[in-house]
Amino acid sequence: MSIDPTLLDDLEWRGLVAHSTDRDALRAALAEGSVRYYVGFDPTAPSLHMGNLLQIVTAMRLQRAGHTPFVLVGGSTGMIGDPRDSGERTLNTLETVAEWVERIRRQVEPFLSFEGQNAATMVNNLDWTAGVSAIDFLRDIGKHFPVNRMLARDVVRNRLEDGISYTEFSYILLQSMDYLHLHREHGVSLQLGGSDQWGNITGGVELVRRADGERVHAFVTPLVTRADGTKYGKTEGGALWLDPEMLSPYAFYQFWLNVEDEKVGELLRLFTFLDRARIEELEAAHAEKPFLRAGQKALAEEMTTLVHGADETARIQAASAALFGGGDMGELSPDTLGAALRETGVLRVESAGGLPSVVDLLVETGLAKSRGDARRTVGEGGAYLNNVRVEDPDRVPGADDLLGGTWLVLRKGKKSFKGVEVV
RNA sequence: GGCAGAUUGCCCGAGCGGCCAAUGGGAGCGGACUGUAAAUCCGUCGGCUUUUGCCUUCGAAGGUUCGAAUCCUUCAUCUGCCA
Repeated sequence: MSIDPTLLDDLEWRGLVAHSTDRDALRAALAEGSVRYYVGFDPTAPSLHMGNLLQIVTAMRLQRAGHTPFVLVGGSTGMIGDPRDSGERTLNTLETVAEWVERIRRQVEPFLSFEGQNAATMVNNLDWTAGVSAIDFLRDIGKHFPVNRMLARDVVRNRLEDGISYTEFSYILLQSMDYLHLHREHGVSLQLGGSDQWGNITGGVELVRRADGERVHAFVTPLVTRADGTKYGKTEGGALWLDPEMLSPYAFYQFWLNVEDEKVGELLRLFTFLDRARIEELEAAHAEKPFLRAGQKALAEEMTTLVHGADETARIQAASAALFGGGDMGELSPDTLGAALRETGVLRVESAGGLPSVVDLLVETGLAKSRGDARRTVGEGGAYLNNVRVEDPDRVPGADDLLGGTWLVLRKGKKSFKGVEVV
């Protein structure tokens, strides 16, 4: 496989390199041949999310440019947990970690190629840490870590006031040991990650230098934030999960479609595989007619296709067009409507014995979290049945409300839809 | 081990015997304006009812009192100071 010499320029243009070890050295290494690189994911949840996705697409770019990926799933590091500002983590049980390791491994696999000259390799750091004795660990790894330097790290310093356990304090040693191991066993010489990992990653770079006298490379992608600087990736109730069980593909698509104008160009560059010309074209179109949201549409389509596939994306686009078309719901064919609603989630109710009231339906579909909340929503004018505002919370839909004889379209606010299928 | 202080709703933080479901800010939710954007403004923001009603909440368990988030006891956790 030939090496793409423009890789680093492209990464930098996209804004994917927030920090790196010596750029000239990195550039030289990437030009020389297929670099073996690694990116790690800790099983801190049953699914990866938007932040991890940035590492995934970056890893994909490197592989497409001819370099050789090693994907590390943190079977051991996930048992420890890296320190974060919000405070000490609660340790997950070993069974939980093991299960999440497996789920994440399966989740990452489709994004990389495991065939060809630069085939990807999946590794689990539990394989080389489980058997290390405490004495060996302290002598071989710990000796290379000056505590004064460890204390100076931002995460640690921020935690000194509130307290940090020795467990989390030691996390950097484990992750650094991974780099050393992969370097020794597989010739890995580049690590990438998120910018919050920079400290842990440089720890590994230094360990390789101190232990083996070898120079290895690293770079990290930026932290993606909203236009106002706050954390991204939060949708209703949770993170932007990649697992369709945890976040429906429809909601995933809607997230990207609703990205702020100011962030569209940045996100297109960071996350999509669209080329520079195409992205600049979209940015120009967006600048001229922002209300058409050409950038958001492209972004949502690219990301949803990447994560959930082209077929699912097409269905979601059709559903979005139907639901947000603003027209009379009765104009839609029952098939189209049913297909659209199935993307948003459907509640099936029996018609025998009469239908539930609008308040009950709001609760049962999950649009409202309690009956009080549902009543409040109706009172605030935020409840709609078949795109018509509902005034009376106790209103009970009748037979003539059923679209195509079976469907009710329940909406809360501007963009939360649920279908009700009456059988 | 001793002394002192802390623990409040999703988060941060007031309250320090009744007027407390509990001030304020943030997040969330709804409305208006728009473009299924941002900003702004308004409303809302424990549960059940739908109302000048009831229930469950202020680290946990007991107690004092007509009445406690507010006082007392014990326990747990955290922080600081002294050993």
